[in-house]
Amino acid sequence: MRIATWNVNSIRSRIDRVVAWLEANDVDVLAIQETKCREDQFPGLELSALGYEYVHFGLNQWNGVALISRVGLEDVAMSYADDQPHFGDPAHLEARSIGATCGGVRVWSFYVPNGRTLDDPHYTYKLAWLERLHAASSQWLADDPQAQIAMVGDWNVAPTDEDVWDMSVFEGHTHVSVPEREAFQAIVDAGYADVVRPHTPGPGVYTYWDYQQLAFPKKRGLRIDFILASPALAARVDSAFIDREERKGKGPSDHAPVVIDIS
DNA sequence: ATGGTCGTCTTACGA
Repeated sequence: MRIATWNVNSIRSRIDRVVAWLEANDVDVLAIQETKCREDQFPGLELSALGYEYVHFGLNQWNGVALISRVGLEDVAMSYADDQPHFGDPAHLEARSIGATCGGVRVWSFYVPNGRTLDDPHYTYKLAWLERLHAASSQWLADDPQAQIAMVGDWNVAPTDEDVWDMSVFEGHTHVSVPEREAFQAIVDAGYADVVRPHTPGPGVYTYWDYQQLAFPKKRGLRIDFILASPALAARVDSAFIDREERKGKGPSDHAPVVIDIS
């Protein structure tokens, strides 16, 4: 079974690419982030025509997450916990999590808050969001140590210096701060392994390149999109890759798809 | 060719 994650940066502007990529890559489950649309705007017909089911959580032009599956889509949840942190004025549950059971695997599509700057309320929100996810996902494994769980998406954290094209440029910025890295590592330490990195060793291996300043051809990227797997699922991972070819051509997302194959 | 931001509720803001 093949599971993938991809921040598409607007599903409406990227639907032709998504359809072509699904067809070309024999994908069973695709987790999407940044759909940037409401339910009624989601281009579901194109996906149904390919034989996929889908679930989407989108409130407006911001955020938005979806799961697309051809191996079933059951027990859908729009938040990872009842107390997933809220944000905004008035504070509300943002469209940043969607989970479903697909082919026996509990798959979560996450769009972790960006943080913006280290002194922004959005940064505090980001840390709380990750800390609460750590608590919730730890409990899932406590409840069932054999659980098949994939937590995938845009984590907006570069866990190691190798995941950043030039650390000096990111001094004092989000994505690389110690609290963010500790929050990410806590989830790994709880038992959720990065199952892509062993198959795609760095340095210079990224999943995101800014649209500006020719970042992609200059190889100035970040590794911030991850597939974290519970122990029982991690044991089934045969291979993985980052499809950086998808960052090329006319009208790409600024993120590349990340893919695993499990037995 | 991969080539000097992009996407949205677009002249402002988030990423």
